[in-house]
Amino acid sequence: MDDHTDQIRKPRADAVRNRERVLEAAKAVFNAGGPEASLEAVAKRAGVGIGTLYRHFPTREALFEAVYRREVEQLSELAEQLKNAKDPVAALRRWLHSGVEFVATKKGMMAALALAVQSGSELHAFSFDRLTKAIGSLLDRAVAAGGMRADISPEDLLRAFFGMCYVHDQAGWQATALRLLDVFIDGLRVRPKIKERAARRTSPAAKRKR
Amino acid sequence: MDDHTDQIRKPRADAVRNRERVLEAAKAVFNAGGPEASLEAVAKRAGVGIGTLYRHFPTREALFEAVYRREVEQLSELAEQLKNAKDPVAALRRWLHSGVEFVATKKGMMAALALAVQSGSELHAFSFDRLTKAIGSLLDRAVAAGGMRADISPEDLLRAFFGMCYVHDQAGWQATALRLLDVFIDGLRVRPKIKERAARRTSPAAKRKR
DNA sequence: TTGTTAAACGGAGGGTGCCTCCGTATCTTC
DNA sequence: GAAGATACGGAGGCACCCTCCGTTTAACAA
Repeated sequence: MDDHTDQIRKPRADAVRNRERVLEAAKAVFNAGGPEASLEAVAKRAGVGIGTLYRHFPTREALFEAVYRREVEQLSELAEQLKNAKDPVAALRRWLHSGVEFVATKKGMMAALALAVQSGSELHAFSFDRLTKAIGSLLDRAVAAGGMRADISPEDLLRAFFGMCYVHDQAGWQATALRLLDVFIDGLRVRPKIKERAARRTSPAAKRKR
Repeated sequence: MDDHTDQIRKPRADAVRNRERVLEAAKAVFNAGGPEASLEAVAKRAGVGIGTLYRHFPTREALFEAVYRREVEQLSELAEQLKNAKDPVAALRRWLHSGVEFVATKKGMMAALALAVQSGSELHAFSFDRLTKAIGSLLDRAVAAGGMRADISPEDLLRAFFGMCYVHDQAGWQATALRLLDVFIDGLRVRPKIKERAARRTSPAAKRKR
């Protein structure tokens, strides 16, 4: 039981191709039909057997993660950029708002985030780590700058964000989500100087209906 | 096509009995196994055929509403009582905290609330109206007392509440939810006097882990 | 009581989706 | 080209959803 250098074979061409096809199909199907969409539909669309799909992505979650990995990364990179903004609280706000944008665009995104948020069990999804770190960095800066209370964890904030977006398929939910997030951020703020606050007031805020 | 006084027959005894049984069984099953639990399991537990279950509750949602109606009413009544509290902001906070309690106790409650929150389509569930009104009354008083900004609707708040409870099956979620709700309420407050705020600081707040 | 009839029962059955398993096909390597 | 590893695909078993309709049963009248 030695000798044969464990050289790895080149991965099979068809396998690579099929994986890609499935991913493509899944993206299309999820973005359109929501997260309930059947995996068999995905397989059919990809032109592969259901068995192949399951071999590449053993669970629905795995497929979700793969499909929305790029999006999560984008969101994460955005946080990276915003880290250099001069007003860290505003940066956090902008990041959250972008998150809403993402959810609005990608119909299956919420399901993907749900995984991250629940972070059920051991696997501790890629998305969870990534997003937690992203938020954490923004949060830390805001706290360090003295603009924000320190007793909320990135995980908490992620959950809150997710929660506010929950109703992502109701008409007008975006405005609601943005408003709720703004309120939340206000709650996070260490009491600001009056002027500063008044200034900020002018921009966001949506007019209330009733 | 006249004459026969449309006297209504007394409802059949077995129908009444079965309805009750199903409700009972559903309560048990949902509270234990969560909202995913199969309706067939409910039927079996109730000792009735699946057809009977469907006749009484044509949709899963209908059954949910029926099962959690009492809970929603309790929550709603609590709001009624709290209306007389002297500090309306604190009253709102207490109500929300009670909500968390409810969710913690009843395993299917979140699913029931989900219905209310989504309020998908026309039916505009009983729960939605009831909870919206409950929150509305508390909110209005707080706003009227000058303690709270006026641009958040009861619906919004309900959604936010729901969102904060979303992770209701993770260890320690309750503490998180309470903390998040507190932050949110802080965000809702019209900027308070300093003393007041400092005083409140002492009680709630959970220590942050990291 | 007994008969009539509307109301309710129950579960078979058709549909869909999940996931596994394994005989077959295809690719890589020598 | 042959061998062996790897991947394919879809049949099949399972669970659940929901509908439909022949059978049963309770309410009412005679």
